[in-house]
Amino acid sequence: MFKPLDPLLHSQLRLAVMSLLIGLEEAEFTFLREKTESTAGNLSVQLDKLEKAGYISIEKSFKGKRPLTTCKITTEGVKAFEAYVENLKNYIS
Amino acid sequence: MFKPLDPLLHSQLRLAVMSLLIGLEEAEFTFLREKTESTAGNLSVQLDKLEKAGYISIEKSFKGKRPLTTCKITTEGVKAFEAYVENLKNYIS
DNA sequence: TAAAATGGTTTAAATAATAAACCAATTTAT
DNA sequence: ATAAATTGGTTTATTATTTAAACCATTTTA
Repeated sequence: MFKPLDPLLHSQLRLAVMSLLIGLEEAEFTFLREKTESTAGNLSVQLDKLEKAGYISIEKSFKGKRPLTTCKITTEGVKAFEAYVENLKNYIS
Repeated sequence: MFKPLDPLLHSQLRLAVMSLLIGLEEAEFTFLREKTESTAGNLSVQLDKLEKAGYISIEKSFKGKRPLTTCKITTEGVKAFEAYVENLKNYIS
């Protein structure tokens, strides 16, 4: 009935990030910060966790002279997100 | 877009409890523990939080000679749960 | 060239979740 | 009758998470 909810996804900010990435397939750090209305510090930490879990990949480069952090969801991330949503439905319906 | 998720409900165990109570309107401690597969300690703590938030009411009595803790969802709890679910949908759809 | 802004990361403090220990009473077994 | 186990919980303590605050390097603006 109540299957455990992946704790990596059961976090407001990480879930919002995954939700954005699943639609976009690629997004910049600043875009994610604006859309999620999070602080940079918090976002940085949560992106790290998602990357370490293999749910997203992070690429660092430069946009002009400025550092640029780009995030993509992985296939593993998509799977995890979908499984999370399926599980969650049992809690809210 | 991503409205904040009520932190009191964005917790696996508390959400499971609310999910059960919204259907049943009344449930015993032991029933909740079995259905949620939680430990008594964890459940006790989380029920306290829900009660303090005004989302459930807790009544202590006796069933025969044994202590009996009965939980009910409040109208405030129903509202909060429904609002939480509406918000959550923006994250998972 | 000093001040402010950009694009972040790291560290540290506050909060939350979980498990472990405990308690009082009751039931079961000896 | 009494010891051991079970029931129905609560309290306390450990661990993990979240969040904010401080920081860093560079770049742009005044």
